[in-house]
Amino acid sequence: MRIGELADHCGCSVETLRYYEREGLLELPKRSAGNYRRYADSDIARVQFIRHCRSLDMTLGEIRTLLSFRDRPNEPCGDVSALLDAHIAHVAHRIRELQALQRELTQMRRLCVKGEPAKDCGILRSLSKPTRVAATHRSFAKDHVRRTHR
Amino acid sequence: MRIGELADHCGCSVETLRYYEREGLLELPKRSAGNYRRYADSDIARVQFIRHCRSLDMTLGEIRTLLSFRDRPNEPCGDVSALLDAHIAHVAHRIRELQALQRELTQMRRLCVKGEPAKDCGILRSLSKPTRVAATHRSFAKDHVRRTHR
DNA sequence: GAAAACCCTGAAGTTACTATAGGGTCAAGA
DNA sequence: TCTTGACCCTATAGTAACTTCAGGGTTTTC
Repeated sequence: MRIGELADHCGCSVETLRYYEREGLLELPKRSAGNYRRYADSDIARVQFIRHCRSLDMTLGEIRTLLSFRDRPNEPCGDVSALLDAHIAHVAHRIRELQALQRELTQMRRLCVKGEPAKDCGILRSLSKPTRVAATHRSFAKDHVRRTHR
Repeated sequence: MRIGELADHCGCSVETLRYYEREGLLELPKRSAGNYRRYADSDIARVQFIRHCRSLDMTLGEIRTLLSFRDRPNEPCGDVSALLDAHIAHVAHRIRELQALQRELTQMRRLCVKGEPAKDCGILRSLSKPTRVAATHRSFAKDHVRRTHR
């Protein structure tokens, strides 16, 4: 199988697969005479594993850990469930943060009647106040769970 | 005021302030004899405005727009509320996504009794299945709202 | 007078890709 | 046989919003 076919099977791009290879999530594949990557069927399962984890918002670091368990099927799965617990906690934390955000944004939205002079716009005024929860971003940065924007 | 004091007032780092300057969110400040940046009290309010917006997960692009309204207090505030509406929609969308994630993760968590051989671990098995919702990440990328991890 | 605390610039690192430039390979059709 | 098109290759840079680092200079305090 060539890389484009693998990409099609796994719902990701060719560039993403080459990226995973560079990151060590996929082993260096065999090459054809013309230097094309050649994949086996088992590579589909591996990439799907990775993509499934990514769809659950795990980092490549977490996925690397999970793959290492997957690669040693006879050893105990050890901290797989602990990793998942931590990940669930991250997601729950992020949901709570976003809900707080939503409340604040919705309140703020009520403050402006479109077309006022900017100095009277309740939204801009409200945004001029110092942040209520100051440490928010600091904790995100260390804490990992993706932002509202990309 | 020097940059460290400004940073303290605003709950952000000195590097962040220099970054905002490079990005054009803050004007080039006056310099002291020794080439230190010198800030006025009004700069505190401007940075707090930016940080407040950031704590609401707005992008620097959105903040740039809001600052341009703030900088022209006598002109109509125009699409400030539309910008906020769009932002609220992003946040709501992201919350729904994360809640779906949480359900799937929690279900998956039940599948493993710690210490099994990895090949019998229900979590790893479950992760080997192809993704249910395949397009998730593609849409995030275009859609802006931060991820679970950083 | 010197150490500590602060400031400066410029460049690189972070995450998980995506995009771009500038090529080579391969199968099919004219 | 030649060429067109679809596919592949590597290497590099760009994304967002910072953080970190290297290698300095300045100001304050003991």
